[in-house]
Amino acid sequence: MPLDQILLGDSIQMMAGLPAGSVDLVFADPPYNLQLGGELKRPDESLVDAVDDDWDRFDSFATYDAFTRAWLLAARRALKPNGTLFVIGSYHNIFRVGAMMQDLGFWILNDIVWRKANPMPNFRGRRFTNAHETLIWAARSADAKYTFNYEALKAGNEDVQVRSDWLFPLCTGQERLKDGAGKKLHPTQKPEALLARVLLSATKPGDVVLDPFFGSGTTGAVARRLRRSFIGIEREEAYAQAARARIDAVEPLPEDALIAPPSAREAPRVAFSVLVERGLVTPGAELTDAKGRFRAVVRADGTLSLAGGQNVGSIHRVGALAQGAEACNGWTFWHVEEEGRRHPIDVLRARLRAEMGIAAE
Amino acid sequence: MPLDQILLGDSIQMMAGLPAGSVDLVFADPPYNLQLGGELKRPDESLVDAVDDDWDRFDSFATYDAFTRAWLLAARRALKPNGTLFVIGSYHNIFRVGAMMQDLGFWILNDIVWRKANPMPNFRGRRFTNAHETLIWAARSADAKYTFNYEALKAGNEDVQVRSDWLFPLCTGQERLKDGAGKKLHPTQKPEALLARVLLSATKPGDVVLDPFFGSGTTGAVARRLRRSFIGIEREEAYAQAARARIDAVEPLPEDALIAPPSAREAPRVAFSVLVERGLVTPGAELTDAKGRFRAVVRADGTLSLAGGQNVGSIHRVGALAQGAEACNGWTFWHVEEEGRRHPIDVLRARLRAEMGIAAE
DNA sequence: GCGTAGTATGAATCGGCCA
DNA sequence: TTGGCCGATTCATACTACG
Repeated sequence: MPLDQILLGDSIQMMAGLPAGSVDLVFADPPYNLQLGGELKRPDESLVDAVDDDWDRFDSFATYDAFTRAWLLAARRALKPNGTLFVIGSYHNIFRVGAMMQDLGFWILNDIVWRKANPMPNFRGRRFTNAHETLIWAARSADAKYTFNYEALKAGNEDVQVRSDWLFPLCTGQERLKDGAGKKLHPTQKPEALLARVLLSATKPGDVVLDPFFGSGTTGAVARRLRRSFIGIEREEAYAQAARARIDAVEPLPEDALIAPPSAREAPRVAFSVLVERGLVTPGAELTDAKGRFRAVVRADGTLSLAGGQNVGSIHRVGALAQGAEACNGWTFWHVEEEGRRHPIDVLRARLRAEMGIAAE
Repeated sequence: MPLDQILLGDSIQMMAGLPAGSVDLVFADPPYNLQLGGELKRPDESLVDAVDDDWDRFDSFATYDAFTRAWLLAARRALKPNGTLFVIGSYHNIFRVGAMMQDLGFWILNDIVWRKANPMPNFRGRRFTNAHETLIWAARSADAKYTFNYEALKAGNEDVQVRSDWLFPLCTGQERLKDGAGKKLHPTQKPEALLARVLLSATKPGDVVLDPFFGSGTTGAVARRLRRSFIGIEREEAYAQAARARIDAVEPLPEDALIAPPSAREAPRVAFSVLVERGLVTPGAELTDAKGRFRAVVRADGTLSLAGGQNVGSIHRVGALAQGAEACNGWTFWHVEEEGRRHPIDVLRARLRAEMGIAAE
């Protein structure tokens, strides 16, 4: 595995050389300018002739589709079963890419809109200002258990879920790489903030990120800063050299600035019976719901028995029965009274987890 | 030409019965092919009323593609040479529709994002909130001389060009048609504001607008109000009848009042993570309260980690935890030191808002 | 009539683990 | 592979009920 390296060569060929099922995330910013035939090559590296009649236009789409299919298949092979793929594009190419992804079995999780804070105006006044680009986020298959750092994203967003429309400025100023003459080095350099949002959303520290159209190396620079590994593939040596220098200058963030906060989903399971065993709840104690309308008694084995009936079962089952609901989270439904105030029993579980955490150290 | 009428029947067949080259604009809201799984419940156990109608069920992508190809061809035939087409969809279908449009020779002018002001949340926390839908605007061919009311749109938008991302609320409240039992009549009724923006952008008064998936008749109602003619095609008689009554109740606007209203502006909510992404705060930096008694470290994802513990969360939650309070405004509680002086992080937010300026919408 | 609290709802591809 | 059970999860708006 060529970790933290830039591979010089054709994307499809180089991806074929990687071990199958080895990559956690693919970020792809493929070429999309269908008008410039000279920029577009077939999978076999042959040049597509510039064309202008109907049949040739069809030929152009077909060629682009073949190219898209080939690199998507190679990326799919390189991905771990639970890995995900981001592709960015504009209306010129994104519809073809998205349809091909569906055809190949990728499972779309979101389409995401990068709203440009400072887009280029439409000078001719013949269309709406083209003020966004589209990202497609997809899992390798419909049943994949993909990474999504939901809690961390929400906590960093005023405690509200992050939406599918993201606002970022273009990559300009100091961040924009320049060549020797002071001109922009790469025509489509993406802002680091956009890549940071992508990597923080769908990877963990240490994960491997593959970028088959590496360009000026934004993916690598952000990966290094966020302590992810990267594999970059770039055909043009000038871009690869500039990217290498750029990435080497990046200082990784301190590790403790990156460890994901413990999420409720990943927290170690604590059974209600353990609370009883440890004495945080006494057998025979009475639990109520938040408003005191339903009551249940704690039994020594960690089950509950519903007051006024002979129903016995788990905190969840009995909570559901009490309400006549199909399901219920007993941890938040049932409350215990301490010093005249009602707390959800989840508070007791948190207390026990804290104790256990300290003991484990 | 059946002007200002609702044709009862199949879209493709009825479009075939229209004169070729007779329509100025097609607005199409085809089935999205949602492919929903089982039931989805909100955290409060209430059931989400999903779109599970027969008309949205397709066996396979191939079936959906064949359907899409057929109606697009019929619409293309009905369009005048200089007419344009709007299609609305979600990530489930829009990529297939867009690719097919390109294959059939349509020339895409813009893709447009309808940003929903009040989208339904992602209840399970497994994806980004699906907060937008996509419209594709295309001319019949690349050399068409299409209608685009650039000056009027700009004048109605505080004299700046209208962007490709539009912000509108969902169709709810009084505007939403109800059946006899007070339930929503149609599962996917679109807001009139969205259709008004479409018609004001790409048609002149008196133009003919064809909607082959008429549903509750939003296109017809807005067309009548804006003094455009419409042709609606709808398969279900109940929808057609309700649409007829709805449209008959519309009073056309005075002829001299047909300029687009200015779009509502929204104070941008700036998340703390954006300050980190933009580099106004560095991951690893230390924040304190005003008196320096509590300390916390900034993490790369925009969360804080409280010094002396493993508590991690939003600036607000961690501020509350530090004080043992129930709630806390992190923006005013946490301070950053610059040149020997402490400022609330709200000062940084104000700085960023000033930079972002107009773009936030 | 006004303010507040509570309820309803919107195009949704919305688990994981173990037996 | 399947079934059962644990237990995690929501934002903006509009409307109704009530004092």
